[in-house]
Amino acid sequence: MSKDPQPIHPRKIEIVHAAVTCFLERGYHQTGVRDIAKQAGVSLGNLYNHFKGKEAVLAFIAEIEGEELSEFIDLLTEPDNPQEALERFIDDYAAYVSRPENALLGVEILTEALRNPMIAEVFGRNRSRLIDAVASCLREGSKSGSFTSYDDERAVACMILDSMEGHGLRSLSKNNIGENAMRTLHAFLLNGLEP
Amino acid sequence: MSKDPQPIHPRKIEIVHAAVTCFLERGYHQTGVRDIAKQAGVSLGNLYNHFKGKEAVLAFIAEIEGEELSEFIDLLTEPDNPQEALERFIDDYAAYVSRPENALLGVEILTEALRNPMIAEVFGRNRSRLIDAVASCLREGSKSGSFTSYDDERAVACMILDSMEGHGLRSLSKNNIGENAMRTLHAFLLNGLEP
Amino acid sequence: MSKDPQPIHPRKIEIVHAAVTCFLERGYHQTGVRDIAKQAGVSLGNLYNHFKGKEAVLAFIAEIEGEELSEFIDLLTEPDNPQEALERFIDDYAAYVSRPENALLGVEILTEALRNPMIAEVFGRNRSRLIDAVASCLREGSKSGSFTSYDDERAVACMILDSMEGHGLRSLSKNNIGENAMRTLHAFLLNGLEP
Amino acid sequence: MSKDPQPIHPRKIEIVHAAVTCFLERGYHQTGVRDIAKQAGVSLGNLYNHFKGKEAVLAFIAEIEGEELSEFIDLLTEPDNPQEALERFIDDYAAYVSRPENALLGVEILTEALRNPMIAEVFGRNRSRLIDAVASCLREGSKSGSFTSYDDERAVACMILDSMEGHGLRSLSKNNIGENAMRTLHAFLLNGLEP
DNA sequence: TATGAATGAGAGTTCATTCAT
DNA sequence: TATGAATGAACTCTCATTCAT
Repeated sequence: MSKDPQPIHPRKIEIVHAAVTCFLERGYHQTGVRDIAKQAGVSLGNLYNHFKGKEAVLAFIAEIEGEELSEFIDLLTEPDNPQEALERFIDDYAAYVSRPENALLGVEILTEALRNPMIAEVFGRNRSRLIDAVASCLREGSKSGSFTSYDDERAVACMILDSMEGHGLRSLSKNNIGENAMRTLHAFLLNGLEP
Repeated sequence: MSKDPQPIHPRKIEIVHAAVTCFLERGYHQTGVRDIAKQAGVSLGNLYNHFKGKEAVLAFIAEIEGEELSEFIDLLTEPDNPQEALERFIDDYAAYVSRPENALLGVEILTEALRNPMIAEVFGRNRSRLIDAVASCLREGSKSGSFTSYDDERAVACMILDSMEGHGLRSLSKNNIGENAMRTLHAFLLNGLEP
Repeated sequence: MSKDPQPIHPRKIEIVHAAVTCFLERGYHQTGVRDIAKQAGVSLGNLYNHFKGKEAVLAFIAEIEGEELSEFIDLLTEPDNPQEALERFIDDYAAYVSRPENALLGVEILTEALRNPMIAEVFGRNRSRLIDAVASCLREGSKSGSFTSYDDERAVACMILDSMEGHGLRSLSKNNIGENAMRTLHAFLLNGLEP
Repeated sequence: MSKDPQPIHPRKIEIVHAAVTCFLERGYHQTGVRDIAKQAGVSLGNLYNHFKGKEAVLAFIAEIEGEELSEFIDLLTEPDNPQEALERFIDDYAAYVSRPENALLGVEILTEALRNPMIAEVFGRNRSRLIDAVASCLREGSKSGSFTSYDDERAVACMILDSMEGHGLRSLSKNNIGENAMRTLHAFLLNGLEP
């Protein structure tokens, strides 16, 4: 429930930053622990003083990513105007997942979560929080008549997230989609929610 | 346009099957070339007689996956009834991506394509074909008045694919979504396309 | 004593040429049997129909190199004028070992002969023939008063050969020696032999 | 000019010794990195903590061989009596190259230098130093009237080195040359230099 | 003769992690 | 906390050679 009560050693943060840099550049599996240590300017042995192992570093990153979701979740929770809140969320989250580091790290964590329980645990927790927040906003909106009512709001929430994250991922490759793709996406989603 | 004129050596197919099995079980990077050879019942050296290397195996798998898309593309191309075609596609493609092997392999190939040019080339080609087919179907539908018209049909197409594939991926994890999630998805998409 | 009575299969010659090309380019150990077969445009299996193995190819090359020495040996054997013959030999052999293919192959065979008995046998036999020829010429020359007499003509012969071959080897690298180095060498050798 | 300021890890030296032993026994290409590690009593992974790779080990050996040349170079540099210095050098260097380990390693390094730039660099540097020293001694000697003057002292220097090293190489094989060959060589060289 | 699939040992190198200092 | 030497299994890939066709 409570966040880390004890302050985080600055070295640990440096290591995480280095790891993020490496994972973005080469990917999780292609990155060696040595690479991270070198990038962080830390000895190999000392890295293991701060993290139990390589996957603990990724788990920590996933944890941090989870914290970054809080602002989105706040936006969606108990909104005065669900439609306005959702539109704002779509714009903000689109901007978030369009930053390459977020898109890349996100897919890296997702794929690792598919087989690595330690990562799956953190990833699943974060994911649930976000889906719940969007779903609850949809429910609020449908109650107040702003949105069509759907049986399974979580499914719709997932779809919204998937499509935005998919967009973010696509913006990484050269076969880029038109600039106003996001606008179209936004319009489509609202259109689908219109009562 | 033309497929490989020379027949594919049966051993090559066995190796691919073995590789798929391994990649599904452990993931691409966690699978060793030895694992594939052993699974295929083939000597390590002989594997290299059939494939230039590990990534060539994955590229070949991606190629095969691409061929499997053809039936979907046929479905969407020059349809008599665009709406019917799209609905049919949504159902069929949903079933396709809900099979774990397709969902898992798909994300494996996608993530590898992010950094591996050889994989990116095959993956990008396949992806484009599918997006184009969906987008062209949307365009036909909007011309005939079945669908709302969108500026950027490819963006909508991507969204449709992303949301279905995201669903397929989610169905892998235990935190499963409700069974009728797919139905909700279907409804939402059609709702968004309704003129 | 007798040369190959049976004619050599033309394919065998092609393989040898290919092998020479490869050995020059990459060196004996860095060249694979596959490389040779590919270079020769011959199947891997068929190469083994013509040669017992990789080292048999090198041995055959060494044999051929040995045959090329015959003209030099003829030059030196029972000469009318030993001094003239030796000078002619020095010029001709200098030209021979200055051709990169001869210099490179020579050192390749020499080093392999250090540890490979099969190669050592061929190489040693060739070497002896040449040393003997030069030594006998020196002996003739000293008898007729053209040359100083040395206790050990074979040692002098070796020295003459070594210095010329060393020169050939050096001409391979960029740190090239002056163009008239060979002339200096020639002068020095004759000076050392002058009675 | 300055040697490694940081001390060399003793393990590194052990590895080099082991590598020398292996290279002498089997040759550079026939020796595996595992062989070196085993011979050194070091784990395979740890060898790579001390050397970037196999060729780095050979380069290091070449470097050490280069350092051993310093005493010869000192002998030849600014000598009070060039002739005496050269004669002393010929004797000492003959003894040096007649030790099997020096002869074998020398030719191993030479042949590797033919195609491996990393080795070529070290080898070429060492070689130049020695040639320059001999050539400068010859030049001094010719100025003081002890030696005949030659246009290209470096060419003569090369010849002297080649013939001695060739002698060393030959002393490895069973087809041994007479014991007093070296004496003959010495006499010949001085004879050729006599004014 | 000719083919190229098949073999499996072995190549050089990197891996995540531990441990003595 | 901090270091980097040490480990040995695992990595991808190549090797010379054989064999069924």
